[in-house]
Amino acid sequence: MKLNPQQDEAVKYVSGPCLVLAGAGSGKTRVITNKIAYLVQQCGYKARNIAAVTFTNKAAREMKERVGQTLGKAESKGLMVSTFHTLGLNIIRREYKVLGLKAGFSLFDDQDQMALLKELTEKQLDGDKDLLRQLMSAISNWKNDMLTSEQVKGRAVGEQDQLFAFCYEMYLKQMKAYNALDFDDLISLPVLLLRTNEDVRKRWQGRIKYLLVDEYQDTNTSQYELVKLLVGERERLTVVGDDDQSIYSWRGAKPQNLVLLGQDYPSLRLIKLEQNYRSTCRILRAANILIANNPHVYEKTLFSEIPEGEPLKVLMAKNEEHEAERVTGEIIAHKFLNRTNYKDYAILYRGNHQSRLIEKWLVQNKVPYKLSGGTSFFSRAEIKDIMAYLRVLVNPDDDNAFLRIVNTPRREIGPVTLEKLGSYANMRGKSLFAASFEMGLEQHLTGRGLENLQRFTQWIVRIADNSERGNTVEAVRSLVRDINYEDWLYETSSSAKAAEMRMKNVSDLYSWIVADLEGDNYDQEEKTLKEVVLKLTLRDMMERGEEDEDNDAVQLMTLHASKGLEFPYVYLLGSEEGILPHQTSIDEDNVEEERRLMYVGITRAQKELTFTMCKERRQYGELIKPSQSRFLDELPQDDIEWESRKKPVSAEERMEKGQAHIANLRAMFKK
DNA sequence: TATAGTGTTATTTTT
DNA sequence: TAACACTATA
Repeated sequence: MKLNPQQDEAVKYVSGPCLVLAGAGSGKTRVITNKIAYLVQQCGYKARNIAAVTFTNKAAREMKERVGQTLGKAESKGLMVSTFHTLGLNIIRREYKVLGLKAGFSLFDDQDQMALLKELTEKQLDGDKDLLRQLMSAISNWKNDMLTSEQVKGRAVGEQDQLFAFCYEMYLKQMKAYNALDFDDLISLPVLLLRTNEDVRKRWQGRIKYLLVDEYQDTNTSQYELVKLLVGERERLTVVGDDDQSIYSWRGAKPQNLVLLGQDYPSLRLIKLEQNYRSTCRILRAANILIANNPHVYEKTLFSEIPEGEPLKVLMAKNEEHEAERVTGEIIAHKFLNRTNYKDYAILYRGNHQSRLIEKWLVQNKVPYKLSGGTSFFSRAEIKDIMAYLRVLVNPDDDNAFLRIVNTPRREIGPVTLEKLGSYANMRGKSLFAASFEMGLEQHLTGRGLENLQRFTQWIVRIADNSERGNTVEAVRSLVRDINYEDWLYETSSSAKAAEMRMKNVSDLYSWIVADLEGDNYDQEEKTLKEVVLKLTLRDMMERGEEDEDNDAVQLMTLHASKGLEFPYVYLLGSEEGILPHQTSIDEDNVEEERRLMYVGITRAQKELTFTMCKERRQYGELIKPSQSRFLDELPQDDIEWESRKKPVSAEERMEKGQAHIANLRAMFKK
């Protein structure tokens, strides 16, 4: 397919900074991939001098693959397509000494971070979960705004401000002691480095001669700063974004960066992609009219050449049980009538808990479904355990990881021993691991405890030594064998089946590592455990190639998770005041972002879109009668079919038909 | 170490 | 209300 004039312009404008305002479904990924190809083939750029930055690993992988298809492997060699965080990590990895880090630093994910903060602030915050969460997001914001603990202290006004500032200082100190970084550091440290060190800045500006940024509206302050520093005076930059799809401001994203861009780069060329290749006119019209209620910096109106299509539907359900029943029935009937696949349907909702009832009904009616989100692979206990072992091998001073594994499996190193070790380590300003070798420890710990502990730490020294040499995967395998982890799983799991599943996860981890090492994701001899552990924490591994058989499933996910995806038929649950403009957003007067969320949901649909709402809903134990979402009122009413409860009988009939049809199909397949 | 009982909390979560 | 984490108890 040929590019349209605007896409073409966006691809070929390379002489200055360029902002591509890409509406939903307007082919922005095509523009980015074609532009990379254009830069290499027509403008004489080497692939290794081009970097493209995305927010998710998935997006990065997809883009890499598509560029590979257009350019070929040879020509795209060295091209940097990664997330912001991976890019930051790469910079840190090469410059860590300047930053005062030791080799083999640890990377803390949110859970590690939370655990550390909890431990650190037990006295100050008294285990108040809410405060703890506030503190964590405050720290994240401070790092995003590049504030040191001194600066934060200086600004603190209230009592709580000062307390938080104190906690921040402690946190930074402790992370330093652990030789550990958190996710925010992966951006802010490179920024700091590039700001202050001219050599390093020159080196990276020379390395990255053209930079492309995807989903630019989701950048936060430090990410944009990183972009500016990498781009430098040359201003060879293309960013792609859509302010109407900014739904992560609660995570620090600053959609205002779109405006700042125009100020920082006066020669900025603005290109709008307004043709939508995804949705019917009716769907698009609804989306346009809805989002017109939000203020805009850059006006844009999407249009589509796809025919009008079906009107949008609103299903009114009696209560949430009925809502789930109706949606399930609708899907079964629709599939039967239109001979579609399950995977053509998506059910979207505001909050994760909304999936429960739907799941129940889908299961009852034997409709296969795939739930995105929930506990991810990497937050499973068994994976965290193994990861903690690997982290300790790479960085024994990582007390967090050390504590997780010291008595898992059982080594008779109980709380008492650890308590004494902890206070001794604290006194000497050493990590737990390092403290276990100190002579003075014997005055605090004796007998069995000391013996067990030292046996453990000496074992670590031995294994760590081995794992640095030789085959990385083999090192992981033999580690798991060494600690009898499988036995431990069988001992502690509620059933043999559960243990099996957990062990399967562990072996999935191996195959993940194997696949990743075999791919060309590593520079020559960088296939060390260190690198693997970092990549694992960033979840930046190759996709696992399984699950193609049971792929035909209805997609269930939150509206947030649906961004960037598209589905022929979309069901949008709970279009009610209090849910879709969420109550807290109403209270905090932030309905605009909720409207964008609705907008994202609507623009996911290609052919048909159905909203649902309940007359009654149970919330925190009490029955409430929600009113319909204000967003429904904002939609063009001519394009909407309000289905009250006029023909529930026919819906049930259709559902029965659908089930009969499925039974037929099943019978046929069995033969 | 499993279990029953109690308490807590209810928005989204790219890395 | 319901789901979950935590803890008291045998």
